[in-house]
Formats: sequence, structure tokens, C-alpha cells
Amino acid sequence: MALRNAILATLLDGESSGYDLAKTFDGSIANFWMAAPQQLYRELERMEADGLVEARLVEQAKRPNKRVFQLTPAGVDALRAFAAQEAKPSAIRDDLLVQVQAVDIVEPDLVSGHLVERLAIARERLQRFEQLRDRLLDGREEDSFLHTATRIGPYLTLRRGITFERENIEWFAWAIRVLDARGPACD
Amino acid sequence: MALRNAILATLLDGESSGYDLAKTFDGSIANFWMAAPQQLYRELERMEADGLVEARLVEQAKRPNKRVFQLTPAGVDALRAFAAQEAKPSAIRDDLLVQVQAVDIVEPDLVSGHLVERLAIARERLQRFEQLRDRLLDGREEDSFLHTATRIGPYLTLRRGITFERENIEWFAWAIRVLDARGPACD
DNA sequence: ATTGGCATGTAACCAGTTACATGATTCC
DNA sequence: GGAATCATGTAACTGGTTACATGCCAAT
Repeated sequence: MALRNAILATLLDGESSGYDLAKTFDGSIANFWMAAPQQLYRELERMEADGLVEARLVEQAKRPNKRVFQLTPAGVDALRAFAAQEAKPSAIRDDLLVQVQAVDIVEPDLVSGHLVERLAIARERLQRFEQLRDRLLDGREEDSFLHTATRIGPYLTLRRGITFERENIEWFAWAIRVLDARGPACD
Repeated sequence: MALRNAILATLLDGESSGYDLAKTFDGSIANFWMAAPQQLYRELERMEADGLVEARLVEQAKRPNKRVFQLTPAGVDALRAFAAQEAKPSAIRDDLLVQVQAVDIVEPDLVSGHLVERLAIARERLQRFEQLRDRLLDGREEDSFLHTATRIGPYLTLRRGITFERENIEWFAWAIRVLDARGPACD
């Protein structure tokens, strides 16, 4: 019932297919929740059974047909109830940080290599987030946007995603420098 | 097999009981992995069965006896193998961000209240991390520490934890200001 | 021709969470 | 007297991951 709320919140932006949701919850886009496609399809079924979302079949000529989901009034209520509840502390789990923690017993350049890869991914994510932000702002200043927009939630969370990736980039780069300075002979 | 690596990396710091590990993996301390006590006890058993850790019974007079675990050579090898592997992208899952995403359909001060609580928690975490950092540095400058210390992994990950919490604090405070400025009448 | 994107699904498995149980000791 | 800390564990359940299956269309 944890993914469920994230889906409800995402569907506030409008109806969406399972496939589309899978893209917004994937590692390259999601800035506050990640989930695999199978998880989404399964959860959407349950949510439909519970009356939180409604599916509508969209027949497409040159692509496979798709089921498009939208919130029901019950779904909005459920989301409202969740938002009022206390949030449990966020879960942190990062393999890369575990590897860095263990860097002293391996060749540092191995771990440094992983950091280089993640640095590239973080840069892509940052770019994507900044594009999204520009699209949301649509030329307006942040202040005027925050006063006039009907929906600010997505902008608030996006800003957290942007600073998170910026900090990632800086930390990755710093850690790479530190490890490379130590040199490969360190066992 | 994901928690397993985090345990191995933690045991590099020296032997530890299940109870002690539970504290270092709990929400108020862990800066790169969180896990509940039950998860740890179960995983430690499996790791013992697989020969990655060895337990030694420590009999205590005025406290319950405890089993203290330490890495075996096979455990060190397993950790080394993991550190050489590619890391899978980190999982992000945060209820609070989902609530902020959905802020537009609830009373903003409800969500703002949750943010206030998490702001306090983030401040505590930051303090704890900074104390830990000072203990690690032990008076030395960062540069000299990084050149002389035999283990730098824990310091590298700790620095990520510190900047993460600092960014959290700033974002929480900003989001609270934005939501409070909108006022409670916004439905 | 074959890769990649669109689109959905079943099934099995593994990992994480919650509830409960025990029992002594120390601190307020 | 009651709560918090130390210390470990069983059992049931929920949620997340991986493997596999299908099939068409567009582009290289």
C-alpha cells in the first residue's frame, strides 16, 4: 500500500496507461519513487478492484491497444487520507554507497569506475529534471509561478530532485578525485 | 542478497552484535542503508550458515548474553566481489515527497506539519553525522586525513550523508515557507 | 533481418515489514 | 511503579524483483 499512494499522486496529473506510469517510475525519471513495470500492472489491478482508479480501453490503429487509468472520487479521497497521515521515514538504500564504504579493501579504481558511470547518469537525470522544470515554469519566475499556479506539488518535489542530483554530481566528482589521488596501488 | 553486502561493509569496522547492527541500520543513524532488526537477525543467520561471518558468544553478567559477529576471510572475499560488480541504481522511496506531490488536493498546513516534523529529524541526523565526522577526523584537516588514514570509505559516505541532510533541511524549510504563504484556505 | 519501442500480462521468488514473545536491568 | 535499554528470536504477511511470454510496428 505504499506504491499505491505514489500512483494516486501521479494520476493527479491526468490519466495514464500502465506503460506510461512505468516510464515515470523508472530509474531515469522518478525523483521520489521508483517501481518496476510488473509492480505497477499488479498494483493498478488491485486499485481498480478497490475502486480507486477506473480504466478505459483506448484502441489504437498502429500500436497495441492500451488501458488508460484515471482517479475515481474514491481514489482522490484515499490520496487525501494518505496525505493527512504521518509519513514514515524515507528508506535509503544505495549499493554504490555500500561499495564506497568498502573501498578500502578493493582496488580504488574499481569503485571509482562505478562512480564515473553514476556521475554520467546523474548528469542526465539533472538535465531531464531541469527541462521539466522549465516546462512547468513556462517562462514565469518561480515566485510568480508559486502564487498563480493551481498545482505546485509537482514543482516542489521536482526542486528536491534537482538539488539532490546536483549534490550527487558534486559528491561523485569529489569522491572520484579522492580515490584517483590515492592511486591504484592500495591493497 | 542486498542487505547482506551492507552488513559485510559495516563489519569492516569490527565485530558487532545483531543488536548493535540494528542500531547502526536504524532510521536515525544509517546514512546509506536502513533495515529493521528482524531483517538483520535473519540475514546474519544465513550469512553464518554461508560462512561469511562467525559468531562468538559473549557472556555478560548484568545484561543478556550476546552473539558477536565478525567477518570471515570468505566474507571479505564476498564483499570484494560485490564492490567490483556494477551497482544497481539506488532506490528512491519517500512517502513525504508523495504527500508533497499531492499537496494541491489537501489543506497545505497538514503537509506543512509533516515537513516540520521531518525538519526536526533531519537536524538531529545532521548533528549526529557531524559529531561522527569530527570523531573520525580527530582534529586533523580533511586533506591530511584522506592522505594518512588507512580507512577512508566511512568518511566518504558520511560526507554524502551530511550534505544530503543539509539539503533536506534547506528544502524542508523552503517548502514550509511556500506552503504557509499559500495559507490554509486552498481547497 | 534485427533491434528497439509500444503494450500487457502470469508466475515464482526473494526481501522487507509488522506483530508478537521473552526476560533481566537500569534510570526516573 | 513504569518506561527505556539490552538482547534475541518466531511467524505471518506484504511488497518488490526477476524471469518469462506475446505480438505488432517503426526504423536502421
